[in-house]
Amino acid sequence: MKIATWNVNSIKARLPNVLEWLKDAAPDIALLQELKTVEDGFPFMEIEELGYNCAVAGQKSYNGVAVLSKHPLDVETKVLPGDDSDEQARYLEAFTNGVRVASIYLPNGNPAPGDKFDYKLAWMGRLVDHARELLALDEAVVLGGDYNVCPTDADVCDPAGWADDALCRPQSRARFREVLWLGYTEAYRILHPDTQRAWTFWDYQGGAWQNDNGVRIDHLLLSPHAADRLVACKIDREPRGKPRASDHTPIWCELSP
DNA sequence: ATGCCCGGAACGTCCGGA
Repeated sequence: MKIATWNVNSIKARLPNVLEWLKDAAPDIALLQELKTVEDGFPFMEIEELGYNCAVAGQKSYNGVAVLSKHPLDVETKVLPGDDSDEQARYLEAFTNGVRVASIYLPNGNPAPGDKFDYKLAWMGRLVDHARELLALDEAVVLGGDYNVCPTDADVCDPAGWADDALCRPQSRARFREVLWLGYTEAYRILHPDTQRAWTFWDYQGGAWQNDNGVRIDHLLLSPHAADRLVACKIDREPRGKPRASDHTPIWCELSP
């Protein structure tokens, strides 16, 4: 079973790229972020024609996440618990093919310090609490998405230049590690501990893609039952090099049956 | 150099992204 995550940076602008990728990569489950549309604007028909069931948490202009699955799909929740006043569409949790999955679009948090950074850290605190509750279910869980966190300096092209960025701040990294310490495994690093320059995001600006100046911020976090089944994890650079590309590229993991 | 590039909303440029 192949589970992929991709921040598409607008599902409408990216639809041809997404359809091509779904055909080529053929993930069983795809977690999408930054749809930038309400649910009514989501291209259900085109994606369902490729054999996917779709669950969407939308929002006008910003955020928005989805779970696609070739298997029957049950939505568990479209909000991250812990703050009833939070109206940003950044979390969708579903159950499909025996796995609980969440599509996560964690707040960017810049500029830091500031209100947005406070919101990021609070959101991460809620994620830690919820991730802990999910472990108690004793299920295979995959929490995947755009975490907007570079876990270590090995995940940044220019650690000194990014040191004060919300993606690299010690508080962001500490809360990311809190999830790991609960018992989750980060799929890419556990299989590729020494691989360098394994980016998932390259800025549109400054020739970042051409110069391979990126960061690794899209992650798949696995509960113990899921981690026991992990056989592969790969960053697929191909979509980033295509015309009208998202600034992120997909990453996927393979779980044994 | 919070700009360089994008997408959305909207029709002016500004906001948000990371």
